[in-house]
Amino acid sequence: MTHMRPSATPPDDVDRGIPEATIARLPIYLRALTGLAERGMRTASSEQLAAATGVNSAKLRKDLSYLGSYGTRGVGYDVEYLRYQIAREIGVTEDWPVLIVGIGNLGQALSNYGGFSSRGFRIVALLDGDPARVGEQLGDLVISSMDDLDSIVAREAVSIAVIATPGSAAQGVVDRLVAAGVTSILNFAPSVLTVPPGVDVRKVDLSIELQILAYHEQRKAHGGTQLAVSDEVVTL
Amino acid sequence: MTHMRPSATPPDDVDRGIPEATIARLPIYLRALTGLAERGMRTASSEQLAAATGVNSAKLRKDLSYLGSYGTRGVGYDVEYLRYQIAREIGVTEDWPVLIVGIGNLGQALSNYGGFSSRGFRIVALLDGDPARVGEQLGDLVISSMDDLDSIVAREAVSIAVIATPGSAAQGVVDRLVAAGVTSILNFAPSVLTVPPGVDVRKVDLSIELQILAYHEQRKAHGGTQLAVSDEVVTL
DNA sequence: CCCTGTGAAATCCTTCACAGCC
DNA sequence: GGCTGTGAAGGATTTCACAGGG
Repeated sequence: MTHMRPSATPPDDVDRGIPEATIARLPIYLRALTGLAERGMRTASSEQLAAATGVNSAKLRKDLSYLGSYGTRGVGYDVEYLRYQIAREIGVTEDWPVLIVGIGNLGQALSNYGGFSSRGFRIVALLDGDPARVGEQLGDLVISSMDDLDSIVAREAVSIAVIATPGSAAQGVVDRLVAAGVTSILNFAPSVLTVPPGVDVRKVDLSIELQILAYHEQRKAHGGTQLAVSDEVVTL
Repeated sequence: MTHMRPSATPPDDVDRGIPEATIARLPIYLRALTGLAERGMRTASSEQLAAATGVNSAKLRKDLSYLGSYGTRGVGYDVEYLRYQIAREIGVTEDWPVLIVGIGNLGQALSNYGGFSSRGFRIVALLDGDPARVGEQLGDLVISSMDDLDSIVAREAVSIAVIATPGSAAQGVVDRLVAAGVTSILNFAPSVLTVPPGVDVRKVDLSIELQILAYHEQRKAHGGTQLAVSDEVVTL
């Protein structure tokens, strides 16, 4: 289908190489656009979008330019059109079926969280390793046994799973998920997961986030003290 | 105290300018070292630490080099010593008092999460805007009213707070927290917060993480299809 | 000889600044 | 005249590769 191009090295027509940093911001833009649309705004300039997202406007324009030329010079971006284009780029014009493993405090909170459906996801199953919990009703789902993992993944065509088990169980669960065909994992367990190539893992870790805050907090305090002791060393 | 140095521009003796990317990884190293220490390991090479953290060993060495020369050539790092040095650098040799605002599903899960105390944090109060929840016992804490925010922050010397309210309430809560003297905020609400300079905000957003996974997942699927249609376009 | 610590190269990301279009 | 889209500059981060100490 594709005809030959003179310089052979790079792969493609439109060059679908969107930087990872940009991809991580597309969901933020998507949410802001949804908010603007709800408030009846029809178009928005890069400055307005920047204000709504906390991103600098040049960066925002560059990010959007990777998706194509969806703006109009002198006017800005059509809110609804851009919203759709970003949703399409991310792949959330349809809902993805998601499975949650580990129905403790956190897993339960996640399963109750209402924001999924409006953001491109639908929780289709809750699994827990504790046989005593199996069968328990939670919202409109029932907790399933880990034994049913393969059949659920197959039946619901699940490719994205959330792990909310204790850290000690996480790697075992990942191995079973991967074996069942899951290829994207969001990990809340505080442990490093190893997966075969082709499987993506993202990690959310509360303690890490707090520790990063603590680091800066400590410097703030120190800075104050230092400033009081010597006026030559200034820690901002 | 500090004597003059010839080139005046940069500020300090040891140069306390640790890159942000490095700071974000220190907690990962800290956790890995705690794990290794628990398993009785006394020293660890950068390769071993790299394996335990999922970070490449050159990066790890460079990261550690910003803290000082804590390794021994030909041997590696003393696990316990390095663990302490990192904890000190992060500022978690003592516990930080933390306050949680918004005791819904998520806030409740966070307040029940046991991993805080071992990682440098102690939850000292739970606040909720709903008067009906005030007074409710949760673990060994009782939910307090938002009216008590100032006195709690002052009494417990809180500088770090977690926001787990609905998005619509988040900015209002932030304003009150900042007014009360809180200078670091971990935000779970899906909204962009604006704070005065000197206040740090970090954001944890479930939907964003899932959407980033969805983006890559979509490409995997697409790649498969393209590969089947044309053997010239290869999407890895 | 093994392993750290680190300049230098390579890569990735952000910001600037402005040409070009509406 | 206002605002997008984007080369080019400037920073930040990662990786390489190796000098040098134990």
